[in-house]
Amino acid sequence: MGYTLKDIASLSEVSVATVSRIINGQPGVKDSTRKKVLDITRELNYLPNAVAKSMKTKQTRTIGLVVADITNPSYADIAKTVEARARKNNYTVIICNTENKTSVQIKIIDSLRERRVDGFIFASVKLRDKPVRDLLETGIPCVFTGRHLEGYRGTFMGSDNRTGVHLVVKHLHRLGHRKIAFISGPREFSTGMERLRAYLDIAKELAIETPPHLIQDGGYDRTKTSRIVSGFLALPSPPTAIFAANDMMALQVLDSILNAGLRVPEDISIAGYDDIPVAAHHSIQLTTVDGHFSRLALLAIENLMSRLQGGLPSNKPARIVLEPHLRVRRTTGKPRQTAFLRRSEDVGILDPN
Amino acid sequence: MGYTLKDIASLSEVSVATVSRIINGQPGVKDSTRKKVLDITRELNYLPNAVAKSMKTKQTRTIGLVVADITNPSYADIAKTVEARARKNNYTVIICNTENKTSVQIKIIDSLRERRVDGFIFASVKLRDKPVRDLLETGIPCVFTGRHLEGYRGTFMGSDNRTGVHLVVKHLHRLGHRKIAFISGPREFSTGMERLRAYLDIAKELAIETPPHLIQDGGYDRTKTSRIVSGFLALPSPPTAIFAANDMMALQVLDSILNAGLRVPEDISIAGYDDIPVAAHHSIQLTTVDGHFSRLALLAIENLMSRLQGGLPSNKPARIVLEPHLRVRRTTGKPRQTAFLRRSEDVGILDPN
DNA sequence: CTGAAAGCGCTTACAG
DNA sequence: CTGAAAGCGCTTACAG
Repeated sequence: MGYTLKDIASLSEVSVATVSRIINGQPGVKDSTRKKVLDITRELNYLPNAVAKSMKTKQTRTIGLVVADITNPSYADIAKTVEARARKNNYTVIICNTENKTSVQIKIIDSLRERRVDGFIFASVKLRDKPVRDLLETGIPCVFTGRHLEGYRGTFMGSDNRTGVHLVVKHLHRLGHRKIAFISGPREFSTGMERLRAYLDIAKELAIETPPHLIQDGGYDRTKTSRIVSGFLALPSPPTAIFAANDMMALQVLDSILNAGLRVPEDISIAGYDDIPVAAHHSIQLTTVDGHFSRLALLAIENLMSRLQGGLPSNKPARIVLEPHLRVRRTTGKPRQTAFLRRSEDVGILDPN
Repeated sequence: MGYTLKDIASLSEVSVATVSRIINGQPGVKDSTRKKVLDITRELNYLPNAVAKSMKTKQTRTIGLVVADITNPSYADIAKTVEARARKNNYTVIICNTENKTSVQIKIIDSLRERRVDGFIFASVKLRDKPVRDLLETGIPCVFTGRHLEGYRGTFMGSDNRTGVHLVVKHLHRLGHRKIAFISGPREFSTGMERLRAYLDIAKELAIETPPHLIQDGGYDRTKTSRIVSGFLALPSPPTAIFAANDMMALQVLDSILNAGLRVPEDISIAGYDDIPVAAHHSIQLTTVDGHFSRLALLAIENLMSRLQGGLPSNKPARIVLEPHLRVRRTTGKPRQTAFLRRSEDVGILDPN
């Protein structure tokens, strides 16, 4: 099934070398020959075999995009941006989900290297990621977006987590909150680590107390987050605001709070981080920080493309850090003055009364 | 960069043929030879060149997954399921977004065929999809999930749109609604077509009027949907319920209705179709129909895997249609008895008062 | 149990 | 302007 250069060559009565040149649009071929060959190519609906081509040229025009979980809207955004931009240069992208597990990440990297992808984009490295560091050593072009390796090794496109967290906490502080719980991400991720540190620093600066029981690791995980929220609510003196280190957790916080029969933001304020699309939905209106995922993804793929096309030297790593923006919406407000009552009845968010 | 079989062979002092057998775990090799070669393989951290292997074996262990838009949660779910299942058999998946444009779909198919993918899963074919029909002709294994080709050509895994729509309309009818607007998907998709037809049929059966101005094509598009909703609200006698043919549109309907200062479901009931994850969120609680995306995706990839592994004959097309389930949540309720007033002030959803 | 050799479908110096 | 030939890194009959 499928014709080969050889078929085209014999039908056109020229050599495969000539056909190859014509297919690849190289100059230095007589017009009449070109036309004849092209006609036959079209007639046969010839599709070159990219596998054979890769064999010779040592490039597959394929890149690997490694994310934690494509069903997370942030990663879906990245995937879309990367794929669209790559296609422009006739590159194809293989998307793999690590589920944040090193064991599956190792398999993914091996599988992608066996397939000889031309480069990698990692959206979910851990700070100390041995497999990835080893990969970097091999010299194959890699770009990290969102999260970086320890010591910012390699090329990185991210946003300033420190500033982002400060914006949120200052916003809550300005509203009057003094008891702000923080649900952090895993410390093994640069985002988790940096956002936690930034929280502790700004809290200190603003003289906000940070007792250990108000700072919990939600692991970017929804069920874990849900348990943490229950813990907060069971406290003799619960927080007046909860800041979750990403929007997926913040949405879970919102859900849990509402399910507990409390009002947002009247009883508790909630803030997230990332600004995933659904955060802006009228029924959600989550206060959060724009992490510029799509823009970063575009920068990442642009960088990779230039390196692969030889426009950029691959050896000196680039680094771009974007300024985050605070998106104040409706889940944050003034803190309640008195203790709230747990209600049995569900009460909706955004009730203005 | 990277070792080849030849390197391993000369270091182990055996032939490349023997090394190849060992790498591929074939029997009939002396244990001592096997051990020697395996040791060297590991020491060198040898990774076989899948491109060269594909060249010989005529399979790339790669499949193409064609969706309209990976940022749509339904497709992200599908992508995750397919990728995870494929990896089990050491297959890799290339995900491509068509944005429902035939022109980009053509490019995608060509690019994937050039790369010699072993099979395709299409999650977003149009009823008359010439490029896809042509592809089917070539005999390359294809599976369609969610949407099918005219005449159900090829192997299809879907859900029963007719039943799903009937469930929703009967639910609304039972609540007392007699003026139910319908925002359909594009008729060029089987889902769009079938859901529209089902709506018209069940409306007739229940003696619900279906004036043309209450039936609009939202094109599975959010801005279009938003305009349609404005149109509905401007009507002298607006509908008491709006049924959108998918959840993405339903979310937009919800957003628009709330932005207009109306309450859901007190002023207007809203229903969707698909049951995307966010539909169950406490702040959303969208009444919808479970289209079983993940289950269908799993069936699709299982089917493809068996065909590629030779377990299933590829020539006789399979067809599986799942029963949908109604998910009654909080966006549907009894119709209002009197005309509503347009309010300037936003009022939240789920306000129990 | 092992090896020599052909061949998968291309590209690319090299020669003419 | 065109062609013969080598070679990319594997697998797989075939022979021994």
